[in-house]
Amino acid sequence: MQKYDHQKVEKKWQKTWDETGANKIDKDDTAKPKFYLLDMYPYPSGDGLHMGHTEAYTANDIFSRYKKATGFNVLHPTGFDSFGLPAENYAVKTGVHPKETTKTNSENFTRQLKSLGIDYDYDEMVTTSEPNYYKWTQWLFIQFFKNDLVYKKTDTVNWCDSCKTVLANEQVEGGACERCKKDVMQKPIPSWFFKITDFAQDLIDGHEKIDWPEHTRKNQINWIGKSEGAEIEFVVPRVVNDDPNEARSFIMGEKNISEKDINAVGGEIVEATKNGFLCVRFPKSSAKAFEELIVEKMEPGFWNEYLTDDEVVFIFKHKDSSVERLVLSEETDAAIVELGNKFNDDEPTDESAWAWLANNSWYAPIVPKVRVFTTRPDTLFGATYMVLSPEHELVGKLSEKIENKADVDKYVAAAAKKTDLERTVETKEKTGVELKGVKAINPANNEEVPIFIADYVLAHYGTGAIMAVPAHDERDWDFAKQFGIEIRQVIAPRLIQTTEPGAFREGEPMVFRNGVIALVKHWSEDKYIALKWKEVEWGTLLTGGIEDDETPEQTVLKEVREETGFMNAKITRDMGVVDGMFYHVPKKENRTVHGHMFYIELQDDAQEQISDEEEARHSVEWLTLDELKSFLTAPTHHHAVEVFEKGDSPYVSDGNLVNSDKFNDLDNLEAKEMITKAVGGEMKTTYKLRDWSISRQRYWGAPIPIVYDPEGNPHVVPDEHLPWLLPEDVDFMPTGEAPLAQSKELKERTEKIFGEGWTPEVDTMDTFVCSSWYYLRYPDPHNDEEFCRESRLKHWLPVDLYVGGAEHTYLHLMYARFFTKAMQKIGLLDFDEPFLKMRHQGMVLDAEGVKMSKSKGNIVNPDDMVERFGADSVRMYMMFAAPLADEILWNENGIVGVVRFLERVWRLQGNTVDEKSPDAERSLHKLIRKVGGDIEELKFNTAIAAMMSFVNEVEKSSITKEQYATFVRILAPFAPHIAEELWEAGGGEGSVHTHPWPKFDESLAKDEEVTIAVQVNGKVRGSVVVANDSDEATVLEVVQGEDKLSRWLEGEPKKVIFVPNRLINLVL
RNA sequence: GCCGAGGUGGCGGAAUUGGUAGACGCGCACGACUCAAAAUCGUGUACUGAAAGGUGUGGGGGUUCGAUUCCCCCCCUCGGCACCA
Repeated sequence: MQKYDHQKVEKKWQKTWDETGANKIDKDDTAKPKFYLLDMYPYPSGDGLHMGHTEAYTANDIFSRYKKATGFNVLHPTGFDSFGLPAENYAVKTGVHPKETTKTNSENFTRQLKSLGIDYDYDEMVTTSEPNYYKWTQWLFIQFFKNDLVYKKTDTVNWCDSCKTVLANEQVEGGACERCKKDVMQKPIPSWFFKITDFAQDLIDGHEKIDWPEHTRKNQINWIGKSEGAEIEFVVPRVVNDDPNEARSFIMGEKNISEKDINAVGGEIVEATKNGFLCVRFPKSSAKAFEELIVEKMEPGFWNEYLTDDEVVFIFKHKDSSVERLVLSEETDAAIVELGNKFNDDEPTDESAWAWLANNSWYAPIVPKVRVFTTRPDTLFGATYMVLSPEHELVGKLSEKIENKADVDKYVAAAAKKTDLERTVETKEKTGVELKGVKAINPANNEEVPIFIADYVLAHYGTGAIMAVPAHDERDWDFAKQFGIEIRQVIAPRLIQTTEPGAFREGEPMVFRNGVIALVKHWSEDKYIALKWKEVEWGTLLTGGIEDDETPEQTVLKEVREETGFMNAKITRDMGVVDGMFYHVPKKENRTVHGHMFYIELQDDAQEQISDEEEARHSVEWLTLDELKSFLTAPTHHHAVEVFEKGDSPYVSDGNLVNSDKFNDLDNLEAKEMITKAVGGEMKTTYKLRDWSISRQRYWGAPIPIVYDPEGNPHVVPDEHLPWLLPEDVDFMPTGEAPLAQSKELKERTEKIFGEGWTPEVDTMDTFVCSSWYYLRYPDPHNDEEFCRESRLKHWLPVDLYVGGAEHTYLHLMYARFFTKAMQKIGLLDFDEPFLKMRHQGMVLDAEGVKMSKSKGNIVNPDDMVERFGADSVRMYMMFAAPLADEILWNENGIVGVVRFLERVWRLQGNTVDEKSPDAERSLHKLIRKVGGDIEELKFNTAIAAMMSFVNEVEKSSITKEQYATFVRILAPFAPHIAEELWEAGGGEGSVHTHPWPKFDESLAKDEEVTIAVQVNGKVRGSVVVANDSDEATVLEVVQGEDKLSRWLEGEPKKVIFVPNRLINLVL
């Protein structure tokens, strides 16, 4: 017998497989069940295949070979994701055209893949940079265009100045470019977008019907970032101009109505502008007088009544002012329509009323408003300011009114220049500028609140504007502290006492009270007043009920004096309100107390005698904070101590509403919708996901099939001109301008086809567009008529199993799902999830667990490994070292284990016997079962361990030639070359890879005897060997007859637990 | 901070409806073969203890006849996201 020479064996069979077309697939063979197994196709880089590819492709190769052996027609294809920056950058450096680089590298990859024995049909590969592929990428773009799924807009987009191109949101990692790791800037650039946000909900919901790793699923859902809340409008009354009199006279001068007149009926001018607005506010009580004034002094005009509880706001608009219909609250809108229709001869509809107002009236209503998005409409009463993102359109529109325009402009400019990294990651310190001279009206309480711009508010999320509630939001809190803005608590934590005495009693009468809770500090020591109650086992802080005519401050000072006699107390800190629900034992009733918490410092020891009544209720003790914690009974009192220790901080959880007018005492969750409705807002769902910008100002990508007419309107390139070829007369040097703009050929081509003055789109598509649909091309990669013929599409798709790295969670995997959903919507597909089952392979790290990289010089080259150890050994070690999803530490000391194993398998062929041993036969059947089951679950490591055990065993006993041949068939998916060689040497027919997976016989796989663990009181004390499937009585008898166990078995067992073929547990 | 995955010998890892923890491999030790070495083969290898035994799956509690596995609290590591209102 020859020594095993992996190089010779592997070369021999790779050549044979190539020549015989061993991996050819008949895609129209529908007799067998189909299985579509997908690898993430590689980018053909100059570095060649890396170990991560090797692992994933090997895993799928094993799976593919196994599936074929069990009767499936398996589509297991590959190709090249060949458009992209590295080839272009290489071209910039060397002048070698990316086409050339791609060709060379692809050939190298193909050679490497073959050297690993991967079973692709190499004639059916897909290369995205070839016109016959990108023709269909362009065609799909056009279908999206025609179906309103793509649009162009100029927007601030992520710009990588190093790569000289736009990046999608998903291509930015922590504010840096995903490719080159340089900081990303925000820049306004015209760009084409795919409407991926239309599918945000579908992309979340779709996860319910696919089998994907949990973390990938969660990460995608988190990235989409759904949040439910409300949009609420804040009125921004325009304020008086620089020269208020001029403005006022403009509107009122000829109308014989003066500010004096207005003032006479108790009104005041809120706003009057040069461009035709007048806003007057007056108390409701004088509404009649005001109306008379208008009727008397003014010609017929129209106005908007902006109603609040106690006042009316009239807003007029001059007839010469251009007016737009504004989005108003339902009631206001209805009021205007009613008004409009009084003078409108047309059929009275909303639209006609508005139209009439706009066209005919001297005065029409208008109310400038800002919409904010919030998830906490329940806290609206606590909104003490609002913030616009620096990019918010209102900043420009208000600019005339802004008094500190220079500061504001400066801040806006600085924010625009900052990279995302600077704006977010580097510092969380809040910056901002108030828009002086303008105010917004909080619609809940009609209070004026200041407006700020600050870059902690993002232009792209929600409406780009927020209402800020510092008491209940950490960011707003920080900002308010910094700018000295009022922090108003509107949610009180709701604490229910559950411990006796005083545990809240369901069903007992409930009484509401306002009270104070005071933490009172000793005048010189670090101790605090604690009250020990005499009538009931209570330990409390100083408390008391607030009388109707008192403020909490008055109450608390009064209580200190009454209950303790201390005369000089000073309120040092107002710690807000907490709601406590408990049972008041002495009063025999449930109470909900709004406890206003104070921290009080005694100034000295001056003390007077307290009343006998107080004396009888409780005694006063001085405790440290720590002692208080075990002393206090009520959760609200613990809370007070906690708040004191923690210092000032926002309360962001749920509770009861306070300081919220008629909504007080409501559960905040219930109040969300009520408050939203009350102020005319609407419940709204928002997503973090943004539309996908696909324009790239680079050369090596699929040209966007768009041309512009002389007026600059975009038109799609008609199908007959596809593929819309990438021009070749282009200098690669990146300038920030698209390289295609230099192409004479492209320009001429466009004018020739479409006419003079027509110009081509010069941006290319993001390469992720190409990879978003490549799996749809594999069933029919050479088709020039369709992206894939329908019969094959229907037969093969969707993909049954997809294996690849986890790094594409937000990019490729999300985009591909979007493409599938979009194509289904258009009617090109009849399914909406491309990858039914998805698994990741782990990373391959060096022996020390460090990520491989060129700069560290620790890259392991698959070619070297294959040459030294053989493809079969490399494959097996990758699969054996760790579970597929885990990291592999590439340790050359470890690979010798599988090398030895294969050598032992090799030697075993010469040591077969003629007589079949029943033990070996049983082991073989168990092995068939085990390995098949493990492959189905992608547990290759344990499958290999089982094969090793089997070989260990039969080396000691014996194996027949026939059994050996069966074993070779089991080994074949893992080590295809050596298996083929051994199969041939054993006289096997044809290729081992064409033979079906061996069948196992359950009865032959069954052990005759089993070892049963013997436990006494749950501890293992020994084991016995009994016949398979013995019953409890039999096993018990054997156990009791076992000398070694007798020392543990004194007395009759009280209980026996018996698990057939597993264990027996005797409880004594 | 949030989301996710983990924590088992010297190392990679195995063990799931809760049922003998450490399969398989690496390494290591000893032995066989050899003049010697390599290769190969054999035996052993969680800790502790002379032994009987005891302890042991990040730490602490709980459920159970029995917990690596289920429940509660905490610690640590890795991956991802992060001013998302």
